[in-house]
Amino acid sequence: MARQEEFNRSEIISSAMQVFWEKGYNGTSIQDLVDATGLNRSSIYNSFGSKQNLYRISLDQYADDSNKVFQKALLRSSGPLDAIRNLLYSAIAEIKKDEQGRGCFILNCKMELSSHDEDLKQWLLKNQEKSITLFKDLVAEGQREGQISTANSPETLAYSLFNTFQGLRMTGILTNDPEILKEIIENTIENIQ
Amino acid sequence: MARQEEFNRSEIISSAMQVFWEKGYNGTSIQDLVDATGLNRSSIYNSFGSKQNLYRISLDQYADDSNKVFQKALLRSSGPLDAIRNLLYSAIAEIKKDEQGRGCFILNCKMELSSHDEDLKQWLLKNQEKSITLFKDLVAEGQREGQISTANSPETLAYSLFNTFQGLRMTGILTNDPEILKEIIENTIENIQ
DNA sequence: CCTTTTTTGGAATGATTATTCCAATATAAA
DNA sequence: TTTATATTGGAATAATCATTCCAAAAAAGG
Repeated sequence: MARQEEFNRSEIISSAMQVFWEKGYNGTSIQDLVDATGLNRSSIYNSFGSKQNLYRISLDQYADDSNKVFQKALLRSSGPLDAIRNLLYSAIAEIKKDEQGRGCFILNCKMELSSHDEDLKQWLLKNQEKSITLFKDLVAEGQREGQISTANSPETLAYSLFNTFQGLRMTGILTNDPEILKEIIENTIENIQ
Repeated sequence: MARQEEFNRSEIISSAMQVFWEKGYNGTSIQDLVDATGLNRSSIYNSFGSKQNLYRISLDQYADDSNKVFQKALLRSSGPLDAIRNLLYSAIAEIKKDEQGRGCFILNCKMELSSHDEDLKQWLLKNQEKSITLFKDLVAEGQREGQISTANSPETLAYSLFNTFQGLRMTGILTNDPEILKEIIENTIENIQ
């Protein structure tokens, strides 16, 4: 039968993701992807179809990686309020790792492409809804347990938390001082109690 | 003496700004700028030097326009707390106007170019510092007047407000429902009182 | 009107863009 | 080892990229 792919697919996607993340979709050329992955031009097209498709696959992998980070944050939490705190703190950890100041790949995609690519827009909307639902469920549980104030609806607080989270990823691009970011988070946590 | 420019300079910059804002720096070609401005290729280079320079000039004009919006918001305010509310609400107004979902040009610039262009990074830092200082001064005055809680320092609250503001511009790209955005703002205002 | 200076129009530049093609190579099963 | 299929390398494609060049046109002051 046929010859097998010689490369590790997820490693290649990871390399491509780094480039797209750093340079954006329009700032990335196929040559950049050839250089970063070590793959031949033909192999990229043969295995991934197009630049657009490889971008989309890279975005999926980034989202998967992010979800793993969030899941870990949830696992080490002692309750819903602590879970919300840990989720926000996981953003600081990501910002610390991001020495170049590339920001969040998903937010970068939102800014660059959501108004031009309807499929990506729908993907981003679904991704956003998942995050908000996660916050909403945590808030609702925290309210039931009496940890979180019931002055506002779970939905309102969920949107506020989501808004703060996105803000952190933006603020973290030029403000890498973790102390300032921590104060923003602690202030947010105080406000929902 | 010499012949004069035939076009209205700020109108041309405005047209260029719209294109850069919509498509980003890397997504915009000189041909796009020729089409949008109606200027000849030579005239663009003759009058603005380079694509990079025209982008920077467009960004300056966007910042000026934004500052005018903020100044208007401040002028119609009855005090520091109301001023903060009006500043945040001015974001909703901008989001409403932005039917295409292009977001904020300055934030787009931050995501696309701050890690690649040191000059732009410094420009963005200065712009950010101005915003934070504005919030800080308003908070400090609000605390003096007793409108704003002194549980947190003016700096912490300023960063939190700035963070919320940036978050709103991000959230507003896919969430154009003003009611949700209003709730985020009202929640923020409650929290600093 | 003539001179000086600048802006124009439009073609030309050479580099880079995404994508395709094809022959050569590699591999797994028969 | 032969056969069948897939992956490669590298050149070729045609379009588009940012920028430059130059001659023609325009305008303001003398």
